[in-house]
Amino acid sequence: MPREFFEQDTVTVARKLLGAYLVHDSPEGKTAGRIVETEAYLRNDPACHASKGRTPRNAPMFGKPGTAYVYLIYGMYHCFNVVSAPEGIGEAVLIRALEPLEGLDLMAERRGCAVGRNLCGGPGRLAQAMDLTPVCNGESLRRGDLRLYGFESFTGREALSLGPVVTTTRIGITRGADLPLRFYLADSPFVSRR
DNA sequence: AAACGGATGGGCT
DNA sequence: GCCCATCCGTTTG
Repeated sequence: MPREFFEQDTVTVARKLLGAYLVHDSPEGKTAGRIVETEAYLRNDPACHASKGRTPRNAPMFGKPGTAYVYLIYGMYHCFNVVSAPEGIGEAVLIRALEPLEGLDLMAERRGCAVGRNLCGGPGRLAQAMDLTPVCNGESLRRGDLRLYGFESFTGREALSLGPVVTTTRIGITRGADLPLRFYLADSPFVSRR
C-alpha cells in the first residue's frame, strides 16, 4: 500500500484497513491473513499510548506513517499496530483480528493450538500466529518481509464489496471506553467479539 | 454460555 | 508499586 494511504486520518485508515492483507515472509515460512477488525487510537485519546507525549516505548508512533508499532501487553502477549496520520502526530491502528489465509499449520504451531477459529481472533493471538514481535517494531510495512497489500495488488482481481462495517466501542480499555473507534466486517466469522 | 482468576514483565507515577 | 489496547483453563448457571 502506498505511503499516502497511511497518511490519511487515523479513523479513515482504520476503516480502510478492513479487507487489506497482512503478509509475513519469515524464515519458518509464509503466513498471511485478511484484516477483519481494527481499532483507532488518536492523540488526545486517553487510551492512546502516545496521548501524553513521546517516550521510548511509543517512539515508533511518531515515525513515518506505514511503520509497525509492536508492544508487550500483560507481560506475555504482543499487540501489532499500524502507524497512521502524518509523521509526528502519534496515532495508530490496532489490528484486532485476521481471517487466516496462508500458512495455517505454521500459525497453529506457533499458537500451540489446532487450526480453527482462535488462530487469529484477537490481537495477542494474531501477533503470535503471524510472529509479530518487537523485531518488527519501527519497521516499514512497505518494505521488508512484513507487508500490507490492498485487495487488488494481493489478488490481482478487481475489488469486491466487503459488506457492512460495524462501528462500536473498543475492547479491553477503561479510559476513552465510550468512543466509537472499533471497526469490523459484519459478515466475517473471524471477528474476535461481536 | 458466561464469568472468573492466574500468568507475567515493562512502563510510568 | 500499580497499571495495563490479553489469553486460557476452570468453574458456574
